[in-house]
Amino acid sequence: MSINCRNCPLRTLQVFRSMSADEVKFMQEFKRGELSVDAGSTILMEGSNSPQLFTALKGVGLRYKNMPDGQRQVVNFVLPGDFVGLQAGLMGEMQHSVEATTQMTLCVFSRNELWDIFRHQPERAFDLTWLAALEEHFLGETLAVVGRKNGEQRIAWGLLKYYCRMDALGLANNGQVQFPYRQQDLADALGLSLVHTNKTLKRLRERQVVRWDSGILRVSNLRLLAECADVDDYSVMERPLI
Amino acid sequence: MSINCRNCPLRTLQVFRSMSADEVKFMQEFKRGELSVDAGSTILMEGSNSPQLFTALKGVGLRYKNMPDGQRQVVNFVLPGDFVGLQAGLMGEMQHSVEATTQMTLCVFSRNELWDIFRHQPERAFDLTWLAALEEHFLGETLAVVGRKNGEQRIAWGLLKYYCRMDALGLANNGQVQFPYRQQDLADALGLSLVHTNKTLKRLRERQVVRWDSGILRVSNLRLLAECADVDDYSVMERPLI
DNA sequence: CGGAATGTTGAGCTGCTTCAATCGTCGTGG
DNA sequence: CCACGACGATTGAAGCAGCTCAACATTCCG
Repeated sequence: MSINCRNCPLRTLQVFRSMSADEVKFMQEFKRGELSVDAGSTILMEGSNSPQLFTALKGVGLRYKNMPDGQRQVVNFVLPGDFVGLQAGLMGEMQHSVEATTQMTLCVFSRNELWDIFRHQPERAFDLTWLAALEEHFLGETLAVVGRKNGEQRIAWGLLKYYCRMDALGLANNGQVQFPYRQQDLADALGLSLVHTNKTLKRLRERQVVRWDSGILRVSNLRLLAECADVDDYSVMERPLI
Repeated sequence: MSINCRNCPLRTLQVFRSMSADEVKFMQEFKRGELSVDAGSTILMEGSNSPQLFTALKGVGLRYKNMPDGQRQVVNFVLPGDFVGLQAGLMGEMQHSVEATTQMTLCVFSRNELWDIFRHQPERAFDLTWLAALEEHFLGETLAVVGRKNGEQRIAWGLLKYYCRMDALGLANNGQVQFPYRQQDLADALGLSLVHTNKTLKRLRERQVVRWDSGILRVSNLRLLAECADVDDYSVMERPLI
């Protein structure tokens, strides 16, 4: 049974800009259905031209690019509320793949109707652009981190960022969030080798900064983690939900 | 004297999607004027809330972020046809600074009227979103390069990308384009140190892959450069112009 | 002429990589 | 119930790509 947008559990969270009743109604019509996929499934493939766009509702995933030499770059982690497939929707072709790390449920929209949004719902179109700009912002920050920080700072930053996003979604409990990725995924996200990632995690664990095992990330002192990452602002920006 | 959009020299280039007469007319109305700045001027400042948006017409610049520890990450190079200020326009605050490297001329738009685009010109709003998605794509690619490639590949990639973009703008002559940046700028764009950048450039020069001196970048064998960068597709995507 | 900015080069060091081996966990099939 | 293989985490060792430091060259401009 598909959720009605009116009852969408994400909509009412603080991180998401509130929607008018009209907007909710429109989204409901725009929504084609729901997709549920198992852990490990590929949702969108680099180079493909998907007829569908999605908003993640439940579960987490990864966006990544494959390099010509076989390496992989994780572009970011996909969390509930994230919109995926915009590139295919606009430019006709995905520039990265999206894969489910846990079981995921996603809202499905039809690419053909994307255009309707621009014609009939300028507010929603504005929000879509906002999301694209937000993604751009996030990637710019990531680029700066990967380009300019050392291993420990990168890892601290990656975990901090993830924790804060999860927290904003109400998915943090007592300093703990689900973090069901492999060390390889984190390494690929931060431009580090697996071995170095492992050793750096160990050091952070020993210094009681973060603990990450069996899929759980534990942060007792957020400020300390932020210090290790050398960031001063780790607030989560309010944003629209599509 | 300000250029009329109808006579805009960029509009008719292959890289830019052609516009209908109506669109041109609307852009002309949307356009507030032109801004001309000297080399070295800051056009938009990180954290600021600019009332204006711009499209670069002439000259080149840089987008960059400042890090808490004083380092700098160049996010990308700004070339004619690039739209700058979208983040401020949507999210209310720039996440990076934009600075002119040479003298630049920019089309000026008013942020207040951005909303009008969404209401009255859905096609143009669509294009705006497209541009944001394109930027996201580019940053994703950059992230992958900086995160996963070695110094030589990064530099070859950076120069290749720049050359191709300039070429698409009709600004390449016989394998030569203007490249009026400092080595430090390239280093900051690719996450390398100045010294290593310098030495790698020397090696590429000696191997006759690229020559870059006195502000001119010379590429005699594009394929060879692409090989050094380990990329197989270096075509420039057609895109909208705002 | 002097000073600032940029480019060039050498030397030495280290953060990170690669290689390689081991361990624990878990699901599967005999 | 146990053996086996697959996968991920962990650890040690060795090497090097790229960093920092430092000096010097070149160009340009007031």
